[in-house]
Amino acid sequence: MKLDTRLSLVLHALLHMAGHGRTMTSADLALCMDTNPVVVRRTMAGLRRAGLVRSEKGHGGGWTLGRELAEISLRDVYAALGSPAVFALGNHTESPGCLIERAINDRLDGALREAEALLVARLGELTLADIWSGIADPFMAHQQRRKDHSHDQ
Amino acid sequence: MKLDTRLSLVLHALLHMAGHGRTMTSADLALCMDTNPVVVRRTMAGLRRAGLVRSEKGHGGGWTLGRELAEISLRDVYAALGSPAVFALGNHTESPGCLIERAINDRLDGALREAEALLVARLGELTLADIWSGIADPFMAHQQRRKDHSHDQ
DNA sequence: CAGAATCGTAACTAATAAAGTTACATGAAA
DNA sequence: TTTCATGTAACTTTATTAGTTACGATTCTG
Repeated sequence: MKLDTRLSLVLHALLHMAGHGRTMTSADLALCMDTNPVVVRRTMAGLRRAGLVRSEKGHGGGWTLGRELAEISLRDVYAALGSPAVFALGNHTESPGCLIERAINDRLDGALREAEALLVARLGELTLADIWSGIADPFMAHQQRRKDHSHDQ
Repeated sequence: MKLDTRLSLVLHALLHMAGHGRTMTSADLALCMDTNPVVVRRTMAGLRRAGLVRSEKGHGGGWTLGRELAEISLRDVYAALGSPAVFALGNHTESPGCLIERAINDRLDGALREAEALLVARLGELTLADIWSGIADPFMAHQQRRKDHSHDQ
């Protein structure tokens, strides 16, 4: 089944924005993420509505972070996307008349809800700053060199 | 995203088989489950290979349980289906060169693996007998009446 | 003010996988 | 030998994200 990769996509965007340090356009981000600027804008729309990022139109416009990395949990980002369905597994009939099917739905739903609760809790424990701090030193050095160079110009 | 309802479907089939007590054809099951006999056969194929059910061709053939309800956990059934993907959420790029994306994948994968492990563990704790015993008394009585009536004939 | 850069969004296409359907070969019983 | 079943291939349908095209609205620059 085809996966929903929007959470992965916007997390990638947010951390590239943090690494870049300045406004990035949808086209910049699309290049980093090997996708299309419209996909970036469409997917980031929820984050803008939630205040996690800001966007500016017009010449010199683009995307900036709306909060510190440490103040954005993965759960915040997931919620800003509209809390999309976590599971690919589901019930064959959602409100069945059959008592057998209802009993099955109840049990499966129970197990799925537990797993979803654990997942969302874990996402709530992780901030963008946690991920950022885990990124390997070589990359940090690379980013730093890029910043230094751009400041020279 | 469209859901994979095969687990729900075959659990429903197994418990109807248990309730019915005798061989049921794919057409019988398809009626119970409001689907197509070919969908039943296709989906049950994995359960046959795993020994959870048996099938007989030809006149008087059909499906029978291969084990006691108490000896079949939901995890067994899930595994017999080929352990289909649990999550609708996934990584945008599975093996990215970008260090940021790798860090994101690592974190997301970790959280998803934990949630999946919990789900599979819960499925392992539940047997078909557990679900069967939870089905409301009115239905049990209904099934019993049907059995008695068919024995009278 | 003209023009370029940029987002916002609608509308369409592509890709994917389960579900549903049709068709037919195989096998078993009456 | 006919009928009733399963087994399976192949095709259609459906739903959803991803990708693309197009264009309007906005904002900076010269």
